[in-house]
Amino acid sequence: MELQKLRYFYKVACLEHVTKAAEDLNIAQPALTQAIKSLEEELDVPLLVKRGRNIALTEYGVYLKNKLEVILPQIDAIAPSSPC
Amino acid sequence: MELQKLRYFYKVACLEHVTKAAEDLNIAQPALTQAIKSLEEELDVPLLVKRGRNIALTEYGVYLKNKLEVILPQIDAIAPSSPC
DNA sequence: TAAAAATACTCCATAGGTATTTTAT
DNA sequence: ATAAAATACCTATGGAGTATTTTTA
Repeated sequence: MELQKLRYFYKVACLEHVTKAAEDLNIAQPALTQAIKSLEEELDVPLLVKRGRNIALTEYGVYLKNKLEVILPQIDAIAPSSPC
Repeated sequence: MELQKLRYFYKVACLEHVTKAAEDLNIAQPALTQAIKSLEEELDVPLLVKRGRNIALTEYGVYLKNKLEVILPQIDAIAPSSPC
């Protein structure tokens, strides 16, 4: 389970929209779809479901999003203070 | 900055011994040396210094180890509960 | 001289891209 | 008819291995 995939998922979860998330992340949409799929396989649990043309979060997807809301900022705070 | 490298560093930091850490992690010693080096480049700060035949942590290495002590268990707790 | 880490390569897995197809409004 | 996601395929980067060379107690 790698950080980048967790960050990717978090962005998708916030926007509930794969294409917009991909734009924000500056990657192609299929790359993002694949990354989420691979995370779902790693965790062995679905994170997204199609709802209409867009996507929605599964129950575990919501849980993971909430966890990441706490964890990701802690990780971002790890880096040595950047130059002024 | 990827999780695996942070976990690798954490193991090295705990043991203060690259070869033993590599054994614990079931990877080859040069692979671990490279991973740490690449993390140091990403963070743009040294984490390890040679001390005698072994290694020791830099000031930032100690700081990072302490941060990871808190963060890594939170990440491990993310995974959906495993079957009994 | 022996134990540990660093360097030099080689290889392969996968992250990411483009093109296209499927799904649903 | 159009917007979004999924699938198919290809490529290149870097993670990991083996072999070897420093380093130092």
